[in-house]
Amino acid sequence: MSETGTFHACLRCDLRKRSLFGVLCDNDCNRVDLQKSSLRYKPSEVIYDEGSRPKGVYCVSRGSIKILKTGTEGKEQILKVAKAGALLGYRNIITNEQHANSAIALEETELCFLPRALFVELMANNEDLRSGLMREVCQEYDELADTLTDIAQKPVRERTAATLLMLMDTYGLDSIENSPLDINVSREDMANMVGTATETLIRSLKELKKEGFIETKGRKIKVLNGRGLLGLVRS
Amino acid sequence: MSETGTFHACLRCDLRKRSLFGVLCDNDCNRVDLQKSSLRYKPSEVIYDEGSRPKGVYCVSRGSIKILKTGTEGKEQILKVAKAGALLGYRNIITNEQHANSAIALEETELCFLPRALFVELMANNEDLRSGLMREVCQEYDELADTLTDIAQKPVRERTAATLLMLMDTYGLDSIENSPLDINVSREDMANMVGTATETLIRSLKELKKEGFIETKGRKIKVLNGRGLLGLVRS
DNA sequence: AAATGTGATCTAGATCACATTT
DNA sequence: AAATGTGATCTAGATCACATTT
Repeated sequence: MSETGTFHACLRCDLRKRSLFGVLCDNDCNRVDLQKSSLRYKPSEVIYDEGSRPKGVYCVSRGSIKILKTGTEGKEQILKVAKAGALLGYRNIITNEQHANSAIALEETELCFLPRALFVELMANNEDLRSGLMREVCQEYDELADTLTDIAQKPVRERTAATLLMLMDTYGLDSIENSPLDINVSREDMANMVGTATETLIRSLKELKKEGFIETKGRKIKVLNGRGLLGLVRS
Repeated sequence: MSETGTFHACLRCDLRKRSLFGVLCDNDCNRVDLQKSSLRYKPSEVIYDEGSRPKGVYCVSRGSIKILKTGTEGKEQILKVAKAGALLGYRNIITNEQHANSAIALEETELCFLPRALFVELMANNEDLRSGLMREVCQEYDELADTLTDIAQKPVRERTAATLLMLMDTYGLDSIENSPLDINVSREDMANMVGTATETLIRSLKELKKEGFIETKGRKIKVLNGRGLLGLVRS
């Protein structure tokens, strides 16, 4: 992890409007600018670790991050993938507990770090921020409940299809048809998203490839028939 | 579902202090008393249904309720069991969506129903209520993430042990040692908590019984060695 | 009659041991 | 050297078909 050299003012951040910090007023933004640091992480660098005390919140400006729990024998269970615009690490500031999960960069990632005290102060003074966070956590709860039900009940093949669609969305591959050749996540990470063994994930991808839903070039995956994958997920 | 005959004033409800509504002032309580209805549900009666529009919130005063999603081919995935003191059904009022899960009584259950508009008004006027709810949702998110990781990674035997401990806690069977003969949930419901087939759950219980962790009498289960079960869960 | 339980059988997915590719 | 991929084998748990209990 290192400081990014350049300074990006909150007020001129075009991601802000699409994030939970969209509600900050000019004055709030200035306060954030004074206290934040802009950090850069390399792939697989740890942003925060399960069990540690939350030091602040992280506002993602570029890249992608896996949010995960470490389960049996160190196997990761990836709960979600955060991308630009996401706010991370605030949940256990609110519960006043240690981090219940870890955040690790999937690719080169930049984010702004806000110290805990500043975040607490912003929350205290901004009802819009509080209600935005509230809505966000509620939505994330429902998403997690969906994932849990899928893992408990759906076969690997369908969960693999769902994960591919999630990744397409995360990496912004335009429409559901005809995405560029760009899903570039390790097979192990993908297996930990699906909740299966790496070998099983690889076989599942091979099957989807044989059936023409996807194409692979090395580790890169191109989705050829997103609508078809969606059909598998819905079944 | 039927009205309970008797009227219980919020101010005199001794559960209130231990619930999210503990923060309501006398005036709030009076407003609630004017608009709430006290309802009684029989076992397996539906309190609200996945996909329906939230009509209000439910404050549980007696009994227990399963919160579940209906997955593949109608198989239930039980996300949690709510007991007296719990507040249900508010999450999708906040997200302004349809209910993302269903609530079904596990036994004879009583609760107070507050219409949506009243709940929204209480939230709007009471910062303590808002922050209590916020903390609650954050905690529930973390609990669900734990459950998800267990389902993805732990064998049925360990998840069965975890479910038994959860049920002991829910049904208030004093300490971890020597609980009375009182876990009385259908094998099917228990299987849907563990996330397995009913036959598999039954075999799993049989094994735990053979090993002396539990004792059964008909469908009732008595935990003989809670500490031992905890050991299984931790492994 | 519905829930619980059992036995027999099947299979999806895990695991292990390597080969191949990046 | 680490990630990807493959083949062989194993096994936990699902499924099916009933018997037994409440």
